[in-house]
Amino acid sequence: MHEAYDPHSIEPKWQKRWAEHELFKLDEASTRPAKYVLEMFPYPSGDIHMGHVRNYTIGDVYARYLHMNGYDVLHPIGWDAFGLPAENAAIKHHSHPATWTFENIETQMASFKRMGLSYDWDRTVITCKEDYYRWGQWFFLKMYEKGLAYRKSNPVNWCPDCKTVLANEQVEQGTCWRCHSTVERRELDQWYLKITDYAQELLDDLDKLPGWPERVKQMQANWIGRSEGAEVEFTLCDEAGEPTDEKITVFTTRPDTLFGCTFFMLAPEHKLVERLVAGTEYEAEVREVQKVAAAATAVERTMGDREKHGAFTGRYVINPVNGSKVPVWVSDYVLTDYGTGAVMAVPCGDQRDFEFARKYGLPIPPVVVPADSPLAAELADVRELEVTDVDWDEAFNGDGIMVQSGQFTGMPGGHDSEGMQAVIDWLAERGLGRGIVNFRLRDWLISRQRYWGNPIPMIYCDDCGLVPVPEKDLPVILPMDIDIAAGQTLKDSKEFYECTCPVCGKAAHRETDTMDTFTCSSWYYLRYTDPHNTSLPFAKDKADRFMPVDQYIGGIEHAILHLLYSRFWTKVARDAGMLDFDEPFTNLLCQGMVKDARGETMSKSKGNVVSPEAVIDEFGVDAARACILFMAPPDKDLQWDDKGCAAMARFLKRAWGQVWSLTDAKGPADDGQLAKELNRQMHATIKKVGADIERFNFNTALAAIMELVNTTADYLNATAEDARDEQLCHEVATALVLLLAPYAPHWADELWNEALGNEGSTYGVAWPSFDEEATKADEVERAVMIGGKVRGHITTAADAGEDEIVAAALEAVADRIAGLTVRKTIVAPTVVNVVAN
RNA sequence: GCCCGAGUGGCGGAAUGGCAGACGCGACGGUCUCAAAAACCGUUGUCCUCUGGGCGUGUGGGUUCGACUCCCACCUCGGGCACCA
Repeated sequence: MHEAYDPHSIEPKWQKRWAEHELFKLDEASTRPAKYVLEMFPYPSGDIHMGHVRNYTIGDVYARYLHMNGYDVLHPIGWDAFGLPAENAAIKHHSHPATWTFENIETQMASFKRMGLSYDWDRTVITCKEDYYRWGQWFFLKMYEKGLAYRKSNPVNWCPDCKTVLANEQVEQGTCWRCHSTVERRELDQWYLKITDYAQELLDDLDKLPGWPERVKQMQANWIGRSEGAEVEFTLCDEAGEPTDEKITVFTTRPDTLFGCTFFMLAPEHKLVERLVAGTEYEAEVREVQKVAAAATAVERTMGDREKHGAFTGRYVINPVNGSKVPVWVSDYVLTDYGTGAVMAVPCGDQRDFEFARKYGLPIPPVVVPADSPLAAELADVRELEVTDVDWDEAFNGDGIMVQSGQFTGMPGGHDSEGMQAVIDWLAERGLGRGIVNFRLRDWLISRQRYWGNPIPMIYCDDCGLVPVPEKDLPVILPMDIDIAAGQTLKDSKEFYECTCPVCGKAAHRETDTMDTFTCSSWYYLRYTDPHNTSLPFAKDKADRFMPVDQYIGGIEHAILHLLYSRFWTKVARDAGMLDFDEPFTNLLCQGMVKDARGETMSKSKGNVVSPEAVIDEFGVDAARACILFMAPPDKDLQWDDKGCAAMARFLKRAWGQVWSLTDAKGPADDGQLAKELNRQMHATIKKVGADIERFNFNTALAAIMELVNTTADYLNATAEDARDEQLCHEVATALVLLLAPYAPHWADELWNEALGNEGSTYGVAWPSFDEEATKADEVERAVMIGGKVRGHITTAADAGEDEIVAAALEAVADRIAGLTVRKTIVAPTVVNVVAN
């Protein structure tokens, strides 16, 4: 009699043994082929939740599978440990952010160990530790040297609650990504990384990532927001309406509509506005528009159907294509930080301009019209502006024919049209404009007015100005003697703040802004390849052995932020000669969310959060791991239900008993039908489980194992104990244990040792192999269809010829086709279709 | 508005263009038991005139010997972007 399955005794036992043997420690001397499996590292925000269980189980099953298949698998974990929540907790509990952070790391680490995850704990990276963040500073200095890190004054997003600026990527619908306070605009001097230098490559290289989900690539492409068009220079007129030497540049994607430009727009924040209207009769109205724009929250301003407000500045500009003088207006629908903050308004071709023109009674001359419209015919040869208004309900922005457009009249107009190119060429020849590409992507604002982050290694000297900290003086250590609960900042640490200028030696002070935590997470995956290096962030040969990451796994919420920044960082490192590849993550899996049984997101406020610890307490971690993978494919949202976990625990218990029964078999070779089928299914299951895991179909792999268990039960039920084929039973038991090992490693290791009489962990055992021939049955059943409807079944030998199969099929449905003419028979692997009439 | 996904039993979900509903949950019936639980064995899309047959994968068309799967149009839900010139 064998022991009953008791997860609560075997799980801690095996975890202890794995730790003692450093089972998951990567052997640096090994020369097996390398794989890098990485899950997005956690933020130490407290206890782990079901989303973590799902994320880390997916990675763990895959990593264990690869290891059993003969790879050296780099499978590390760490913590993204700087950030604002630690400061908030410190203020609340009147402690230090480090205390809260390290306590949470301890808690999460214990949970991860309890989950049986196969991490190389020797490689743990914690970003708030000096031995890691010093290299973040090192990267910053390299970028500063190359002009990729710079400081400038600009309108920025300011979160009043977090009391810091935010990157564009961290503003969601006008609110802070962390606290969802409404973001304000402020003009501030800040540090930026020049991600825009890589805009085109970041876009182009998405094509090098066939292993990424399409939607993630789409989101990044949208965010980068490439558009082709032209810069066009308009000449500013003075108060009297006479041309000056001054030009104002606009960006347009439709230079072919230039002839329809009847007014000119400036963003309310545009620097020129002040000069144009100060002291004029138009000032009051313009100020009113600026006030309305400033008062509107970022949320309101991004509403597409928002009422547009505008005011005339009293000034004019000259349209370079036809010399016409058009009025300059200010309106809140023009964005200050896209293009040049100035827009040529073409009301016939742009819906916003159209609405504005209607509201303020401005003319709407048609210049690009549908080719088959009456207007196209009427204006076919009209080169000057004759028709100055249309009876349309909305602007026409499609492809059409150019009219009233000087020498371009009659040419095709529209996006990428011949007319568009002709206008660009014309402008370029005269120095009035040029074709350009514009991106929506802005430079990455990385400075944060917060304490708990990586200090920016810069010094301000009254004489020498901005001076970088010399590399030999790194790291700039984040001081611990800051009482943020009492309102202290880095300025309050004299030891930190006051320093001497590395150039002239005079008294100077340090930069007190810290870096966005996303800088820390932009390269941690490189550090894992060489985590203890004290002279470089990582050695190239070590990175080369494992990078790029073969499989990256994490939440879709990082589709833009973290993944875009990491791609950028990798390209910078590549251009610095540190790496030889272009993209950090070859394959990406974005797991779905874990929701409650009713399909609602889990949240503390709803009180529907399921605690992983409680689930493990009840069912054991092997059941929890297998269950969360069985419930849905990994990229889909999943509805958690304890019942599923209970079912999985029941299955493990059943399979446990079965493995013991199989190892008790003492009978001779059995060539009965059930034994043959069991053997066949064992081979077929080994084949399917491997193929499924490689495609991340963890759920169907488990289903296949369950089917094998069901068939095994049939065999065991039908045979007397002393008549069970010993050889076959042993093979099936071995297959079951090894196939389930990635999912239920404690369960598997216990059986591997106790029932199967081996020693050590299944982790080091080779994945079972299968015999292709043995996966095939001797006989094949086929449905016989008449015109696509099932009307009978036949069974033929697996090697039966087509004639034999057709004959059997026709005989099976002889009654039904009597009197009909068989026109055609199609034999497919599982059906025969008879076409008769 | 634009761009992605997804719509299959009571539920979670399976199906390289080839017998729709694998596997699991739930439900129902049975064995064991004084009884219950556990365990094990069955049944379980739906309707009908039930040894058989009709209808069934959001809706309507199409391609095909054959469509959940491919094509066209539409509906619903989820997600992302959005006054980006």
